[in-house]
Amino acid sequence: MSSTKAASSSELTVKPGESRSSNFIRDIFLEDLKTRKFGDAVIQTRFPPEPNGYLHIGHAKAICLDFGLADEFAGKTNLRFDDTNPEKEEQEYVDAIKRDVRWLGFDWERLCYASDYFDQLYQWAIKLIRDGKAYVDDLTAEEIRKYRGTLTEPGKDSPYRNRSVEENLDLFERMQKGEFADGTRVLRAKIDMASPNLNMRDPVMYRILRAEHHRTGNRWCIYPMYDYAHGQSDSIERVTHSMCSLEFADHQPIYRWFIEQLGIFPSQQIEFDRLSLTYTQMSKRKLRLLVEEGHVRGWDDPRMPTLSGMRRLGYTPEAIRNFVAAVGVSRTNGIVELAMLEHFVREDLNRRSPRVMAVLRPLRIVIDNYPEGQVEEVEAVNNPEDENAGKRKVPFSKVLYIEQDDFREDPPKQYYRLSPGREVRLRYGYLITAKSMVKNDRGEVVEVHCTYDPATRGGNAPDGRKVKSTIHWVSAEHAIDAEVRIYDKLFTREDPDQVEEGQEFTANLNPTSLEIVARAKLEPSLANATIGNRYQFERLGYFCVDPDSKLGHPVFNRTVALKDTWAKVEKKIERKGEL
RNA sequence: GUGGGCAUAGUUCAACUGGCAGAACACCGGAUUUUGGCUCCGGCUGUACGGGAUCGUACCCCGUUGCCCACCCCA
Repeated sequence: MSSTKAASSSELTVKPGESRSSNFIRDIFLEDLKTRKFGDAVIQTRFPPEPNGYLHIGHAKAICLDFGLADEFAGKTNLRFDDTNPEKEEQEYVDAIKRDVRWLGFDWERLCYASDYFDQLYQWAIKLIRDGKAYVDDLTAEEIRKYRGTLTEPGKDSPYRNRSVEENLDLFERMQKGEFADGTRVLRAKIDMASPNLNMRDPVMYRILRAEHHRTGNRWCIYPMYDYAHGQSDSIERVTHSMCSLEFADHQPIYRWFIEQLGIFPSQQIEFDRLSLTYTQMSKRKLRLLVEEGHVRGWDDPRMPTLSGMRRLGYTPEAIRNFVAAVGVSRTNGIVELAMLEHFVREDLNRRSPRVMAVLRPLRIVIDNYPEGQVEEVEAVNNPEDENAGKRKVPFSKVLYIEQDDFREDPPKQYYRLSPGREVRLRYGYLITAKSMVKNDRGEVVEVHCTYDPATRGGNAPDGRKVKSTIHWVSAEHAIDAEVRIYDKLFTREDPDQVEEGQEFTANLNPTSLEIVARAKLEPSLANATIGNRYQFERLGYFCVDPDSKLGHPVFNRTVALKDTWAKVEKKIERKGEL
């Protein structure tokens, strides 16, 4: 597979395992393969989430890299749960993560858990103690912190640093047996308390922690730390290239140190930049807080940047993969514009979504010269992007609904839609002209009376006259009601964490991130819509059927709006008006 | 202040490793259009700064500046 293949229109979608532009990780793979760094071994990677929350769009980048890049080189990828901290981890998250990885379009070679290696890790710890490279420390957490020194001052040796091998062996065994209280002792690697890299100042390898582990139950009361577990887990799985995010770069020396001391398979750590998106919060801790404090309805709330949230919103795995491929990978800390993600969502949805007419905010239209009681079936194209999608019939009658936005009593200059005296086209229907209005007590237009030109059935005038606008509609008597949830950005600021002194990031929550339209009017063909179905509501956006839908009460989510040139023009007009 | 990482259009990435700085998104303009969608065409702005070596540098050398990460018994 060419590493620099350009995107052609027939290959818009990035398959799992395909990538678009060159990147530094691929270069490393190429080089390592060329120099046979790992001998005959194929590329082996792993995606190593901690099961303490749901996967989000940031993880999608890691997944596409771990699985995609390996695929590209005919390599293999394991899904490994980094479950070394039982206090935070749960089976629920394990299940959700597996579901989300599969949904994104990937499958793992092996399903692994760091906890699978607890015995091996324990044996290796004993070896390190025997070799004089690890010791049991009785210092408290507080004391360890003090002894560690600071960024500028070297640390001090713990008074327990030079215990005998025998004593360490004995103490560590007793730690494991549960003879000591939580937090009273740790096992540390004996490296260098003066290292300029704080991670090398005798990192803690094991802590005593009595917590039920979601897999090993109460078998253990000591648990390995990330730094001791991760590299060895990679090595056990013979991972050749272990990709992780940039903040672990400072951990690479420990990663290598353990592997070297143990003399085991030399997995190689490669760091890359995390994905950041404007207007979105990617911190797991803060996402959890949004769920727990009820700012959203759950991890799969369509406003969440989680994969389950995006799935429910209507994003497709293809769109996400294409997006990730387009974003690329580097070692720079940047922030990708949300607009880019939305572009790839629209691009994918445009190709696959059947078009349908739906009116969100209905305005009643009465066609005065249309025969009372008459119903015609007009023919509508299902998807102009896909000839095979075919056509459908849509009922047309005397009383219709159009979008409130599509009528203006007093239209601004560049407004082409319906207004008194103006003729527009009802899509696939007739040309109509607005004649008069009915207003309510508040002076709002509640009904518009029009006339239609019977010669324009289908939307074309025999005399060739043109109209500037085509608007969508539904027949009032045939329309079905639906709840439509209009989602918008969860945060009002590009950087949700940018807050005034004393404020929380929740201060930037968008108060109108969810707007519920209780009784939208849909064309009757939507009666068959089932959960998960996606549509383009013509001129409005892409929508999908939410799992909350009940028989007779369909619920649609707006996945993303269509680009709205008119909205821009209108804004410009307003700005001019202010001047 | 210490160590590490990074710096190329508004944004995210490319640039065959020293040979005319490109793409996508965004933005602006136009064409087309029975979706103010899609598509098509065009435009826009750039190698952080200062030196040096070289016929020639985004790429090499020296220096400066800026940003990110690290001082959990979290991962």
